[in-house]
Amino acid sequence: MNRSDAYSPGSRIGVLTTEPVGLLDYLAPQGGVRPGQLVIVPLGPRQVMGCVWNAGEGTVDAARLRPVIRLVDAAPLTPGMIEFLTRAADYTMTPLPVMLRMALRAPDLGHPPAARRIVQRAGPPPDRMTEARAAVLRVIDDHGGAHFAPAELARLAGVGTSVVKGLVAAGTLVELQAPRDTPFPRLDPTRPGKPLAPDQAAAADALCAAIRAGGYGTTLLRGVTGSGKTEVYLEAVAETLRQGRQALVLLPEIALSAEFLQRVEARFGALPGEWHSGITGAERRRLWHMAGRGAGADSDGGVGLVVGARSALFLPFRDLGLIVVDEEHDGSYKQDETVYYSARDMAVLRASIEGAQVVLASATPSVESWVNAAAGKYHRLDLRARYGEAELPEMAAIDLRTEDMPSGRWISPTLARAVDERLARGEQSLLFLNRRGYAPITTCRACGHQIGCDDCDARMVEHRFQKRLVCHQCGASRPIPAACPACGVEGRLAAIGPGVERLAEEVADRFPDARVAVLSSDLFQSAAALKATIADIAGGGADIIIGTQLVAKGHNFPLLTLVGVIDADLGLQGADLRAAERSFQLMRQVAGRAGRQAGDRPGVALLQTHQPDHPVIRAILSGEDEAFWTAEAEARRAAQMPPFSRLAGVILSHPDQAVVEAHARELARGSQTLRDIGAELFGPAPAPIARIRGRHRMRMLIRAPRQAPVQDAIAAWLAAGPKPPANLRLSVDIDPQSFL
DNA sequence: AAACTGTAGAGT
DNA sequence: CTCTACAGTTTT
Repeated sequence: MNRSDAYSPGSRIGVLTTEPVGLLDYLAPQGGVRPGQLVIVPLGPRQVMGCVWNAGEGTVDAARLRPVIRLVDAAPLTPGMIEFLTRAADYTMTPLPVMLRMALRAPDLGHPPAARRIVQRAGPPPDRMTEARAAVLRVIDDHGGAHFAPAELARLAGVGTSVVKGLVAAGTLVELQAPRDTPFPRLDPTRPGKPLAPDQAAAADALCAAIRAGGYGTTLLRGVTGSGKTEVYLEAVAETLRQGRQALVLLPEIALSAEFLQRVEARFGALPGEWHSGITGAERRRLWHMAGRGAGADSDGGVGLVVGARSALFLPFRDLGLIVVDEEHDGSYKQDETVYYSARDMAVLRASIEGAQVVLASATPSVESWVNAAAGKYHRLDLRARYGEAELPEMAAIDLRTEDMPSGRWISPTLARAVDERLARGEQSLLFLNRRGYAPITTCRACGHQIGCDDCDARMVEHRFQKRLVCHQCGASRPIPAACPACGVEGRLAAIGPGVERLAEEVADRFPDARVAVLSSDLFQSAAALKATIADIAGGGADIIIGTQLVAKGHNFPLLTLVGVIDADLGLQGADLRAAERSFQLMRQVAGRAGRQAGDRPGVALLQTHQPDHPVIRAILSGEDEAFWTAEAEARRAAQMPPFSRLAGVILSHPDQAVVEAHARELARGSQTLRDIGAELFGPAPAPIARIRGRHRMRMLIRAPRQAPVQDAIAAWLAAGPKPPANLRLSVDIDPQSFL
């Protein structure tokens, strides 16, 4: 950006604030200001942060404009970042100020860091050398010429601070203001990577060539578990760093970043920047600032590689050249927070603006990405051979209809025998059950009542470790009652169905000598505790691992040779069109945990099921993935469902059921703008969970042709609709993950 | 979002 | 007349 783009002092500028009011006009400060600069502006009696956006609307009388208070000490948002925020806001129908707020969420952004004073060696030894002065210089030499806080240096040398001051006055040392937010260590992209198998090398070459060529492109990097996807995209990261650009790797499950960070350090000799909810405020702030400084090819470098959760997409990178979305199919990439967005889609959007490459890495891609690759919109690279000597597990179904299963027991005799064999050989077994807690249903044997959440339309799940009933919808919990809340009869409450905690009980009973570990997200206080446990298990600290889907996501357990899926039917039923896809992905990923190690004995995955002939179960067992995706894509096309059409979900909620229903019906009546673009409106109907936290929820679904301007039509439809009653909340979810 | 303004009703 | 609760308005 050149000087002529700057707004001169006192001129009118439009500032996008993070407040709902959004764009407001101010006067440019002394010294002028450039677009993208973050500023503090007055808003009524308050001071708020904003970003210099444009030359101002001009509707407010110039005499009323107030000047910008001061500039924020941070790199201005790049034109690319501004375009990204604007288009992401449009696409997701999120107010622009909310989008900006998301991009600026780093602690203490508005306040300049309390700069540290430091001293370092600057000139020749002083004319008058004393014992104390020599001691100070010796400390600096002993630390390889590092810089110190003056007080720290004096303490280490065993002298008073006046000695340090004297050396500064003599010109031997110089006192500097050191920023608190320091650059990340440079990753060395010239170090050799691991040797690559031929198909890995070919894939890495293709990605590196695309990065060297510059410009946007998306590649679906498909490879079965253990095929070495990570090594391949680390080569792409290396090429990006060699080009002097920044790289971002998104991981769905932050607990698995520990292993990944180690691999980065082994490959590049230093750790990358880390961005997720478990990062401390100071580190967050530092990474946010360094992202804006670039990859560090020049002297004042920032950060070259960031590893993070999906929100890292909104970091203010100065020159982003590569975005890797690992496990691209993962549902957590479209998590319902305040803003609904798909990290995969936003990665593609951001890359297309920045002229960057996207790598979508998965063993089991989403149907959307598979179709995009088949249509030639994405490049596709396949890794077929497994890396090293590891082999795919043998897979088989256990037909529960023919097994002897006493009530209250979930491990079939066949599976139990397989576990016994592993115990005898000193190998690990994993029992997979995608249900947290002890039992999903608590019912009264006297009256048949099932205990539900007071505020939600959901059952309370017993968590016996915590001795509480927990609502998995809103998180509410209460002690397990002795008497039935409906009929008051005591001692007749019974747990129905299994959760991982109950499975652990059965395992303790059936395999009394085995060491058992339960991996469930609610049993860990912190990501660090989970990491520690996983490391312990990987090192052989348990014989039997019981886990929820937490274990499906890429953790390596080298001693694991058996995976038992307790209920392969879970998730197959239900009207959700994505059920088959999700179930297939989960089973595939879990099965892949077995047999990753080099060795002569292949791992085994056993799926307990009541319907061994179900198409999804058969697809998993046969290993014919392409046939599965082809069939799924065809089914979607036949049903005119995404990606062959576009969906948008509208959820309305209100404490009073009659109010939501009335408003939803009113809205539905005026849906002509939707029909004008060829869209259909379904509903309103009670939302899948009709009541959450005491709010009644109604849902409508809009299905539109693929190219139709859905967002505009929805905006027009809502604007023309009746005035929303007080306390009504309305949210629009473009491309919802679950479209029940 | 947060601070401010106006109004109705309750209490003196 | 004062105090308070709350709805509605303004913020550049």
